[in-house]
Amino acid sequence: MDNKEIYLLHANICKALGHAIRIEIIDTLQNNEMSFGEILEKIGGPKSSLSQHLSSMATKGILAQRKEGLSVYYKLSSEKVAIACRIMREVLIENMKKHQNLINNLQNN
Amino acid sequence: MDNKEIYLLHANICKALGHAIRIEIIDTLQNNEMSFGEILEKIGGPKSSLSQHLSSMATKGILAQRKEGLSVYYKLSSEKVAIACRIMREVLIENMKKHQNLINNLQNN
DNA sequence: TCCATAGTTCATATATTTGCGAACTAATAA
DNA sequence: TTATTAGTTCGCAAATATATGAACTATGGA
Repeated sequence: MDNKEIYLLHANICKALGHAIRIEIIDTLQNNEMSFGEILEKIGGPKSSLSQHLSSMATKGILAQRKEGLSVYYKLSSEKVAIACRIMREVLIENMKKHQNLINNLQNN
Repeated sequence: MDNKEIYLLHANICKALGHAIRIEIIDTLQNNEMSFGEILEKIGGPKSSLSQHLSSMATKGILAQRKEGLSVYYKLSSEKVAIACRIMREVLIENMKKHQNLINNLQNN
């Protein structure tokens, strides 16, 4: 397998983190398995949109899907995704703090 | 700050990981500061494309940029991005292994 | 069987991202 | 000054991704 091809696959799985709804899904499923309906109730928005995000994440192997009666239950298939997600949030927070410091310095000088 | 707004910002910074070239940039800068030209030599492709990826990452606060003479040097502004990136690669590898196992099982039955 | 509920898929309009050559800018050298 | 080198920005076409209502499917009652 070519180097470039690995980068493509790697980027492709990382794209799962690149949308607010999908981040919220990861957050929501952090320690729970939840049905589609429960997730929808928590996150809101049109159901078709949520369904598509969930299924794209399942296709990438990030979520596991299980059907029981009328409900479909989703959970994270690995804790690692939630960890990576949390680390990126820390990066965000750090950057926001740096930004805030800049503003403070401007105001005090 | 609204919840939804945080998810938007969070997703936005995660988008930095969502492209093969940007993943390769993170990989390349893992332990080095490098000039634009050096990065270009390693990664290849048109320079305008590389420049745009680098600058979008710098704008998001993921890369730090420093100009010296004619050259512009880039480095990761936090080790955390490389860590998150590595964790996502592990998720990819694990998924590929599961997939491979499925294929093996099909062949042996 | 017929209906209701829970989700998925489809169709398609809109928005965002990417790709890349050409033009441009900044810094140094001749 | 003029030329050269190193990068950035612009312009715009092509490719991807997102949004969302309507139609559809599957399951479990009545």
